[in-house]
Amino acid sequence: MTDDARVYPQRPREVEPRGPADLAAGLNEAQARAATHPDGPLLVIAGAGTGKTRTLVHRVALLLERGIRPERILLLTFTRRSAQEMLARAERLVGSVSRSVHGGTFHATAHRLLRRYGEAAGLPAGFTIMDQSDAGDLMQLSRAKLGLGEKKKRFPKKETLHHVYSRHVNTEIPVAAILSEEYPQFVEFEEEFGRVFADYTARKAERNLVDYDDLLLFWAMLVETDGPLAQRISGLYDHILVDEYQDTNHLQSRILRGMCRTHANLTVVGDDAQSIYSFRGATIRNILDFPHHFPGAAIVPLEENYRSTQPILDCTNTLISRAEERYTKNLYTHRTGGEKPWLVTAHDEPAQTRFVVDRLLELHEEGVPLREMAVLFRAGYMSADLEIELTARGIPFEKWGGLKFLEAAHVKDVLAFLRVLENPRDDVSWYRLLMLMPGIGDVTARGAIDAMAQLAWSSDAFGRYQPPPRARAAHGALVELLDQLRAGPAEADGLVTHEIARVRRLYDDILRERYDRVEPRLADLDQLQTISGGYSSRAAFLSAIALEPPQATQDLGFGSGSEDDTLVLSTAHSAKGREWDAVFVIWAVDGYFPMARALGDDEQIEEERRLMYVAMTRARNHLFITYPLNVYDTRRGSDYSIDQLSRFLDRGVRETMQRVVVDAGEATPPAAEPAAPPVVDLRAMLRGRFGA
DNA sequence: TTTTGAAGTCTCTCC
DNA sequence: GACTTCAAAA
Repeated sequence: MTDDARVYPQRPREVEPRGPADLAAGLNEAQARAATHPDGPLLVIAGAGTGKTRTLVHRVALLLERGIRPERILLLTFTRRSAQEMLARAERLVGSVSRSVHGGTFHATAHRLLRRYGEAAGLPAGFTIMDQSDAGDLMQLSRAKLGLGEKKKRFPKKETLHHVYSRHVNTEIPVAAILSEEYPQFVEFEEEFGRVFADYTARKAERNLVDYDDLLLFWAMLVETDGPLAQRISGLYDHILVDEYQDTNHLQSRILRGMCRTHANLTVVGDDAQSIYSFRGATIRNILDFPHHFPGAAIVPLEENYRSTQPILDCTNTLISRAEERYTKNLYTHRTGGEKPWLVTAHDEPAQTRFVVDRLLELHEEGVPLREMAVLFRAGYMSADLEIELTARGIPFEKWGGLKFLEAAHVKDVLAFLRVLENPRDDVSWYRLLMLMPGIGDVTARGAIDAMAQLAWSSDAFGRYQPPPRARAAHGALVELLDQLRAGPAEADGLVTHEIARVRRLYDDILRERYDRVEPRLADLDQLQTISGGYSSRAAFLSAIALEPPQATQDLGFGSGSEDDTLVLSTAHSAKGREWDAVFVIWAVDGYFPMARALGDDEQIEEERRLMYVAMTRARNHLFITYPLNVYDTRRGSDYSIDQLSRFLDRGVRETMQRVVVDAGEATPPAAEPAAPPVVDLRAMLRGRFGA
């Protein structure tokens, strides 16, 4: 066994196409049982790092070997990236035939099916997908129209309305129950919620808009009805495989049952200990009830961990043993040796940042590439200080997670131009873009939209609208721009990039006028253009960007494309399914991880614990948990407050770790632990090694 | 009616 | 610290 094989045990020798016997040979007994399982329902309970992906990939490969046609296999994953990765690995096993396997997220697959079959079910072609904030804006229109929220005391805001709506759709929990559970202060508004939702639904239909939840809902409805269309769709696939099953919700479970009406060839893989998406309606009931929904299901647990060293596993096993699990797993490994995870107390945030940077540079010097290291945190903003320091030191990194880019006002502005071209009835986008124009405010914008509605949204409606004198210039410029874009081809190489460039000739000046921090915003628009490069039609671009938002700044062609050795900064959520040689988990502070707002009820705290578990189990050889002892609290005025270590790192967990204090000189010493482990001043050790 | 300035409101995770 | 909402001035 080479060094490489020891460090990267998950990267097996997948090289050339081989026969079925060979395909199973590289797997352990449990993995092979799952991969070679014949037809019928199969539940794989796969603990962290147990070769779940490898098993799925081999199962796909073996199905293909058996002669199942690739386009009759559907592989549902959590991100586009993991679908691509799995199919690429399958290709190394069985060759290019695997390229025809259908793979993607539930939402992307729903989108594909609805574009193809939606019209037959009464969903007009050419619908536009709304993202979360679009849906919120539309909800706001309904709210305003019904005269709610004016004067009435504390009527819920649009985000809350949308959250309740989405939760109801995804979980089928009655609105009243959601309110009393999550928003007891709004229980009295139950009837109003219902009216807003009815209006919201009608608005979507009028405008031919579809939100994320609709994608799933329509898919479920399509396969649950009786009739030839449902038969056709549920007959599209002979085998369906689902990754990360613990993070699917009730609606998705309905979809799967609908898709498996004529067969039960459904393989689901999941780990109840890693369920971290309940805010999206995910429920581990799907895993627990799987044998009930699919009688005769085989259950295969994968318990041998190939990823982490024994000391890391000792730590994470202890952490998760505090949780209630239904499918108990005892993860073990043959990877003995290695150091205990570090628990690092830093004086404050800058000290924490210095520790992370110093230590990762040290590891880098020892030969660990940057791309084999990651820094994980609970929420996107927690890496701000670190990002500044990394930039200052010239260390390349990419940041995963968060949809900030698409949510940025200026990006949404530019997209609004494209969206009204694509869907003239999209009045949310019309309103947004009209409000941008000098001389046009709320009243004028609404007037223009009303006028267009009168003309049934015909393409020349905006040109025929008579603006007030003040708005003449803006109106003229806009008409000219839209006419020009409409006159262009509907499809051409680089079309979208060209259109964005044309929009920017008008928009960039507006941006400069309206926003501060102009330079980075203009850079964002450059990146938007770069992303659009691969699309030859607006419709494809707008759908793709809503369903598969760029995951990292790196995806946007940020920085140098030549840099292939980059550090990863990621939210714990976005790190799911990935692994690195060295992992830093920062801000392990009560109130940050777990987050303060999740402390309300036990279930949320348990989910935070699982999230911490997910973060820590990403590590192969080195794991560092850090927390700053003092935090400068801007809300409370000007005082430092003393942090409490995350409650998940209780005494038993700490016993599996080694404690380290950074900058002890200035710090309040950490809560005295009996038999304190050796204290090391890392800064002293590293001083002068990497510059100040 | 539009624009501008100031107070006020949250703070997350993602398809 | 960033964004929304509200109130007053142009």
